[in-house]
Amino acid sequence: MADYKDTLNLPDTPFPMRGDLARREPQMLARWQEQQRYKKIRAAKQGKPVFILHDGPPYANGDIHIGHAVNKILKDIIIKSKTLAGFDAPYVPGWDCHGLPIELQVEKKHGKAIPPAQFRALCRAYAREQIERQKKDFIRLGVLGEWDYPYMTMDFRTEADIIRALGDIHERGYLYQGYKPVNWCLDCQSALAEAEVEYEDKTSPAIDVGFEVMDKAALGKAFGVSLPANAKVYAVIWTTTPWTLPANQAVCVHPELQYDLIKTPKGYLILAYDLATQCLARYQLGGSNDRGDGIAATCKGEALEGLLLQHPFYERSVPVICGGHVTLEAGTGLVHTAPAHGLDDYFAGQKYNLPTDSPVGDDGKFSANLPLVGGLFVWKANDVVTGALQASGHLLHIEKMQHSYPHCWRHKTPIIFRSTPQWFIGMDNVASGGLAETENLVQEKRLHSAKSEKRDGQSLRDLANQAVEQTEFFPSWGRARLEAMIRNRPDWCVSRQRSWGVPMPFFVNRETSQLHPRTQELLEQVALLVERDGIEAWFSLNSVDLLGAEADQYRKLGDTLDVWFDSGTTHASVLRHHPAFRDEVRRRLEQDESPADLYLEGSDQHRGWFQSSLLTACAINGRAPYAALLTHGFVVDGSGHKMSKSKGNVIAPQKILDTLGADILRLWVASTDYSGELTISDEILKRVVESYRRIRNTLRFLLANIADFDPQQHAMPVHQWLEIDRYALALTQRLQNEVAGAYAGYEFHLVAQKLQAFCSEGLGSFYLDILKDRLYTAGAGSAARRSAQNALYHITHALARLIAPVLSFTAEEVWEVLSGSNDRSVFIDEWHKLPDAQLDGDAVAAWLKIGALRAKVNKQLEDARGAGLIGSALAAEVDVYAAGDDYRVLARLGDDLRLVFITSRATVHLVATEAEGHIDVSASLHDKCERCWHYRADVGADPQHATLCGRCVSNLYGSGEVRRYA
RNA sequence: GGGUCUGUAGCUCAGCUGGUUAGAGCAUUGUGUUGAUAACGCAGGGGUCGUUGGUUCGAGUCCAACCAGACCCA
Repeated sequence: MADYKDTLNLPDTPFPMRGDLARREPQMLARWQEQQRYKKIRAAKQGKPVFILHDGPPYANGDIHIGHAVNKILKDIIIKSKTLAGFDAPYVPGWDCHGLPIELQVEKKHGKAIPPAQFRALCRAYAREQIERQKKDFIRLGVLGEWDYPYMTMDFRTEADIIRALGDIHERGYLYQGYKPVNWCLDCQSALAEAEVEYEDKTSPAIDVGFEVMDKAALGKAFGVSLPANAKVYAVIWTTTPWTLPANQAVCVHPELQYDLIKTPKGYLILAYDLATQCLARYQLGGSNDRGDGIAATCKGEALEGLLLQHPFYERSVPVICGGHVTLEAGTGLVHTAPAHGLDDYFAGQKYNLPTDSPVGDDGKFSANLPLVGGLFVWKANDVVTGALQASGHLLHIEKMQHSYPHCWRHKTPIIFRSTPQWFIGMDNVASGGLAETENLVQEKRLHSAKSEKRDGQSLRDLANQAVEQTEFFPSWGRARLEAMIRNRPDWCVSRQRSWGVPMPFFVNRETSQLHPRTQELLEQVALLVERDGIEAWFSLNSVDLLGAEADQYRKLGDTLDVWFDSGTTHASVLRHHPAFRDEVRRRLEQDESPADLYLEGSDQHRGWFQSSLLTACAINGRAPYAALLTHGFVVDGSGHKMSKSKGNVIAPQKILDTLGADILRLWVASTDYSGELTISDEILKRVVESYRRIRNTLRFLLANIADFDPQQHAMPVHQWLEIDRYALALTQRLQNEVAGAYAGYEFHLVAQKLQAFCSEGLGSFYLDILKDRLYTAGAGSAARRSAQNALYHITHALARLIAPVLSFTAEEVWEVLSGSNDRSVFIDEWHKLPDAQLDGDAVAAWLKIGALRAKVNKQLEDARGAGLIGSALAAEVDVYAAGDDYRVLARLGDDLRLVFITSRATVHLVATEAEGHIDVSASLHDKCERCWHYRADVGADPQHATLCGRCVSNLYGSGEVRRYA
């Protein structure tokens, strides 16, 4: 028995069936790093068209989670597919290094009483540590890139360039100083970040205050009534912060809500329709808002806009304004608006040009010259204000109220909202070179629309809108989202009062609050220092060194930049200077092209990095920093819910890497449609593993059957191949076109799907299944077998590259076997150049039809098997009765037909009509050839080989069988 | 509450501009093979296309509302 088995050409390969990825991938990585593969790939791609994917820097804090993994893997797939498509696609990973979260970590570790310079040094060291941890995991994902020379926003060079970017934006007139309310701790005497605020219960006086309407004619018009000339009318507000009333600048109503004008013993009151009843009850007044009695009239909020009211204790009038933030949850439906003391109020105030400066100083005391409350501490002012209101009859009600109120996390004391001087990048107006009076600039910049020669006086918002228009979006709805956000966003507050950040190295005149006239020049001097010594150079700088005798007249600004400014300007600080990009980027900028081809981040970055990058690039270059934007969704669990520690549904990438391997994680990323949420669960991963096995085993089978194939010796011109081999080649060409196209369109889930389907349908269940007989039983060096190997060789080469961007480890493993060496990466090459299959459309159609008829035959074979007639298909003989095309297509194959059906005999019979078509299956009555297992009449015909069929005898001892089609 | 999205078999995805019995892979069931063997082949079962209305001769495909979920705001 064994005699003849040894005469078969059975598959043979060192490529193992099981990947054992978790264990072997790290070894492969180590070798690749040793071999400096990234460098070699760069060298090989020199001179190819450049594709720049600019990495959005993750924040250097905490270990990577599954979202990081998705992001980096998607980027890597793009870099690699572009590389294989013939681009020079460098990848320089980056990190965002400054900012509050790192400060908090360092404080937690080292305490709070650390001198600033030392504190910054600790922050720098901490960031460095975090980067190393994250980098290790990123590399483990199989991400190919410049890991030895990444960018960090805390690189001295980058810090300097961030300052230069600020200078550019200032020079072009987009930067201005204004006021904005921030969380202010009276004990710290400093601003607090959102993360430093905690909410506790606090008891406050809740008061209802009437603002007297000044213009009764206008009021009458709004409500459509006429009132007695001596009538007193009050717009009633409710507040729990009486001390903010000195800063009151308006009363805000909701434009869509209904407001009633109600006659009461205390005069007419304006109250929201829905709240009037409970308000009147609270004031113990007889009026009612039931239709009838006290109601004088009713109107929509928008009708009241612009109505002037008398401030309850100052000699000034304040307008009624409209705002969407007004709710009916509590109060009167009319909201006391102090732009200096609330964010809603501030934005509303911006819309109506209301003053935003705060009457409250750093120490929590009112300015000394302010009437009524001058010099008072804010909490003290509550009593004074309510007392005055009581006395003048404006107070309708007062009670104690317990509510949730922000507190300082350090002092556990209540904080206040207080406007402070801050720096902004203006969205709507172009100022005149940053030298304007800072105090009144908010107002002024609205009056004077200074021209910037290059931009034709367009606002940053206009420029951003145009830039969005010119940007390509994947998926397309990203455009609508970004547009909506740019339309609605307020000016960008870029200043922070923190330690660990890039400084805003400005000198402000102590008298005039203006910037130094030589600001640009000074900025460059500072940048040079920072380039040498890092941001510490500014903080430790003595003003005299730069300003000389003038130093006394100027205040050295201690503010730092919002970290979003750091990352938002990397198109300038990194792309223009990193050696991997700078030549190409400078060329592009000269030709007014975007420096980067693509930015790719999660959908939250429409508000974050996509926008900060867009705004700074528009301010500096007048155009978007990217030609295209790609967005991916967030990772959620199997039931579509977000992951959280408390829910216990978090899946850590590290765990997947350590158990299943990076290629599994990568395949999961690729096979999920990232335009929505990406779902992950144990079941999903299990399915991915199955899918991986299919692809891996197909490759293994391919490799195993071309182990003895040497293209140098055995290559045949395509026209000499059997037709089915050419058909397989044509299928492969089609697959490659589709898959390469899917990569180019960033549709990786289609890549995964098509590869999988190709391995299963095209190859596994058809071509390879049919091929086995020929590969195994034909003469090792016969034309029939070599024809098949020619096809398999090209299929393997094509497939290895097509999977490589996703299954990078597996592809390189295939590559090793294929090339017989382990020092050349698959990414040195490009998509495989397949020879022309030289098949006309008719032949392809014929093979499709053959496939369909084969399915029908299989069905009959299965029935026969079920009936116990046969076991193996080779035990069967088939008679196909077919008409027309079906007949022609099958008859053409001649005796090769049985090899396509994998039966021992297959005969076609012509019938007149399709209706007569049928398939008969019968068990073969012949003996089984010991070698090829076909049941043939000529088994034993050669007495010397009594157990062999004629075909095997010929293949072993004669001239070999002849095949034409399969 | 607002903006931008998503919802097709157990899982991952196809389904172009609305038009015959909604497809694929994996899983599952049965089965063959033991010369891809912790693999491979063959056949089968499985879907009220989130829900409810509407437009249309006809809707998974268009419109509206609702439900569930995601991101960003408030």
